[in-house]
Amino acid sequence: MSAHIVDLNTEVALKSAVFRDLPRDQVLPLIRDAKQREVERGSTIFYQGETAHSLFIILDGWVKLYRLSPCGVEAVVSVLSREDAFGEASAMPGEVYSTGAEAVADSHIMQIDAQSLWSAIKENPQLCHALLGASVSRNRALVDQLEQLKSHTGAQRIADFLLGLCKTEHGACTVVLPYDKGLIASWLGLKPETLSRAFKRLQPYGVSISKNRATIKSVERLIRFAEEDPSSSRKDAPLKSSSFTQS
Amino acid sequence: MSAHIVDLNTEVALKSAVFRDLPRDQVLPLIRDAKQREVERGSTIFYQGETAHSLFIILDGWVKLYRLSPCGVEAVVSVLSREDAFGEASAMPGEVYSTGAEAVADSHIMQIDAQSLWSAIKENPQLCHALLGASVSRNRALVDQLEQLKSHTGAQRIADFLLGLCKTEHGACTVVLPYDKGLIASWLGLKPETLSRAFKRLQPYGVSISKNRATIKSVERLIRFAEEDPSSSRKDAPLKSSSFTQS
DNA sequence: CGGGCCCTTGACGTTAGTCAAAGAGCGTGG
DNA sequence: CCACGCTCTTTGACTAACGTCAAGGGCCCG
Repeated sequence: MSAHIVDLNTEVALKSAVFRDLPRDQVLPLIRDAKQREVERGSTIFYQGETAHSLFIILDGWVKLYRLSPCGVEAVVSVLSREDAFGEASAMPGEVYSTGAEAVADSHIMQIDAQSLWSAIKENPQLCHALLGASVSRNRALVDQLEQLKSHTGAQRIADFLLGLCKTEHGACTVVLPYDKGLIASWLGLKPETLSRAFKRLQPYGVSISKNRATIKSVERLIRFAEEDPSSSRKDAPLKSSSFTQS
Repeated sequence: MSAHIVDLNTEVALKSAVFRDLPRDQVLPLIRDAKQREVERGSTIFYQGETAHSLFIILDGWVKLYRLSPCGVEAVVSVLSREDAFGEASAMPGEVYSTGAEAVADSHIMQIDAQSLWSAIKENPQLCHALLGASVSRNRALVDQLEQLKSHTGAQRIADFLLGLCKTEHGACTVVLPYDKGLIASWLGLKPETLSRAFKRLQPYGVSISKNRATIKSVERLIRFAEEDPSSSRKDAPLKSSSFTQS
């Protein structure tokens, strides 16, 4: 009961997916040893292919994980924020990072040294189980993304993205785009131009964008669109010049 | 030294990514308790969304992991064979399978009950670490696939697929397609018709297909094509009638 | 006011999907 | 042995989706 007063950053780290199911007193020593870093927008946290030296937890800000293809094209694999962990590969000695990591906003991150992590794992098997859980759930996220890419159109992926930002499950909703459109495009596997046009295609379904704010007239309708079979794009739905509050 | 004579199936299981780094005597009891099942082509091993009740290891045959979108479209996420493990989610109590699993050829699989797995993990933390390793490497495979989908054309993905089947890294090579083209198409995120046409586009790069056999004239040339920036599809590359051992 | 930067628009080309039909292999039964 | 139906694969013609290139518009900041 002595050191139950911990700073706010530690509090955030304790809530991360990796640590939240573990008893506090097992995690605290690990966190105390960890470095806390301020990284500014645009700076690289690690490179793809580098030996995995640390596990990271985001205390505040935004970080993208991306992949560079041999010809230099970038594909964003994840966009993470507060309480998310990344660099789980560091739990396996000798492993390398399969993606690069870069701050896309000024961020505050916690960096846990791989050696400390390994010794903590050795003393405390539950930690390994927690990491496994984190890895399994990242897995699911990747599979979700694969499904999106393989079976949905760009416009549907945007719809899904907006719905993910939405708190309610019915009625109307206004959401703020959490980062710039270029990054959203890359995350959804589109070019900025295509994203821009795809946003327009959502208008007939009651979505309008202005600046970084999206207004959804009916969440149900958008869900219906997002889940629709792309091949059933017969002209029934779009209804072009009609009925809508166009300016 | 008593029971070092184990049957061939056990031998295969011991070589799987999950178990190969563990001491034999820690794994053997787990394997002995496991069920061995014959599953025939087309039969479902588990459904997406089902509670994860077992870990599986393929002793022989082929299994696909796939995802069904709400509208019923199937997206193949992995195609696995001998020595591959799947259903790692079963290591986490309460977790559900994020994909379905179906045998795509008559197969022989080992099924390890989740409860046995958990108690084995409890007694032997190294096992948990091994599972984490398996999960991290599946992760990498998923990220690879995402990169392929986001930054390469269909023809390039096929090239990459063929190169993965190729043993040599230079010169000529003939490979046998391991399963039918419909499945290859789905795995690469293409329709069968598109796959068929995309194969043709590889002809100028020295690839020809007949039946289920692909002949690659020059692995280097194919690698160059697979890594090329899709946007540089100006007609410079094809270099039609020149310098190369064209028949 | 001017120069970046991000985002949007337009015109156009490429890539992949759709629908429909025809060919190729294969087992069955006559 | 051959016709038959079955499934897998290929083709063709057309459409939709997405990318590319180039030009403009809004916005922030010096």
